Amino acid sequence: MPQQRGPRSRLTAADWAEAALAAMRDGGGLAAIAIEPLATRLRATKGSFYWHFANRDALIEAALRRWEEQRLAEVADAEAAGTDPADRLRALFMRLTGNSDPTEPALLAHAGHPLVAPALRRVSTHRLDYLTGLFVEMGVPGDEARRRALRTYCGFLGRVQLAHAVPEVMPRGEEERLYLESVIASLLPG
Amino acid sequence: MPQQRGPRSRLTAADWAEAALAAMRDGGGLAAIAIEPLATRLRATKGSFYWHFANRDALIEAALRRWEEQRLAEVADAEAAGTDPADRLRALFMRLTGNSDPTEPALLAHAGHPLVAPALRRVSTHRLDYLTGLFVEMGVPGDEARRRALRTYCGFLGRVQLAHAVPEVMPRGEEERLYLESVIASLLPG
DNA sequence: AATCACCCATACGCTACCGTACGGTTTAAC
DNA sequence: GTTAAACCGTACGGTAGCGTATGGGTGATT
Repeated sequence: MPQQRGPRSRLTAADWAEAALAAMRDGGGLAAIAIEPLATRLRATKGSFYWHFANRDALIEAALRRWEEQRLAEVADAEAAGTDPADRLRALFMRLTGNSDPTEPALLAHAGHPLVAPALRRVSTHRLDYLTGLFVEMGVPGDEARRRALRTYCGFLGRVQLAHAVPEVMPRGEEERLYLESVIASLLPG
Repeated sequence: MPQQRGPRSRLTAADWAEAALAAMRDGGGLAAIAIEPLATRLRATKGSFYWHFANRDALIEAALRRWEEQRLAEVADAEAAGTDPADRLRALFMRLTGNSDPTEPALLAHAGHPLVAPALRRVSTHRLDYLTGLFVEMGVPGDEARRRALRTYCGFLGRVQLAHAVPEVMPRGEEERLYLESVIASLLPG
């Protein structure tokens, strides 16, 4: 039977990891990382998978590593959005709450999972540290900066969750702009 | 074979629904609502379950109804915590963020589920409406009260998520008190 | 004490998925 | 062209859970 696949007829481990991440984005959370459905999606079979990975956990690990790198890059991206700390705060706010990717809510629900927990911890602390630094740059003293970073990050997380769970209560259009301004204003010093 | 069960030797639909909720609390999310494991836990068999329920979805529905009622009662409970709106705000804050029940994060991760979505929507809007009313009581005008309620509730949700995912970053002891005060202060008018 | 509705256990088939065994095919190197 | 490694397909066994069929037990009612 001839190969009937895309440009590259052979798959790499990265292809599988990316497909696993895509499956999580399409819903179902960790349970969406299932080898046989993924194989179908990739027009391949388990024979391919078990060549590149030892088992399902190894795939989850690879997908989470990929996810973590993307989240760290997201922060670095927001960092390059300007010199004014307030601008960079807005930029990070938009990056984190602007998408409707259900992956992060799904991972948060599996915070107890031995493979998920470390990834979640590293991403969260990285964001918190960056936010803390932002407030320090604004002249806020260290302890208060940390508190403010926590408040900010909880606001981010909650916004993502609420937009994901009950999108119809989120403000739209002009009201959304007003709301965002009130959020930012409640965080900035002064 | 003689019956070897607790005080009541027969189970009710409510027993199954409660066991389903307990299973979610113990982790695993919706997937933890599985008939055969629950039957083992209840020292019964599927024969009992399929007498009381048509199928697994019916059990999920019953468990979610139960969960929803508990969450509404939670708000009513906080409402009775005092006459000062600020006190009631603190009370609700404590009720919602003080427990470490992973059920709500788990449900948020399944916001797309046809049975979960309506329950989540009703609970969220109920809390938001109550918060809005609190701020109105404090003298905040309607539009601003709604914005403030959204900010407040996102803060609640985010705090629950963060405490669940990376508990070690949450402040403890005296620092926790300082943090909570700064949160409340950022929400109250004036 | 007989009846009947209620409640439950046992046994079965079915589906989805994990992991393994093994043979076949493709690719690059020589 | 031959060879070896890389890669993949097919077939299989195993497990977990859903749902059904069916018979048996139990308790209230008469």
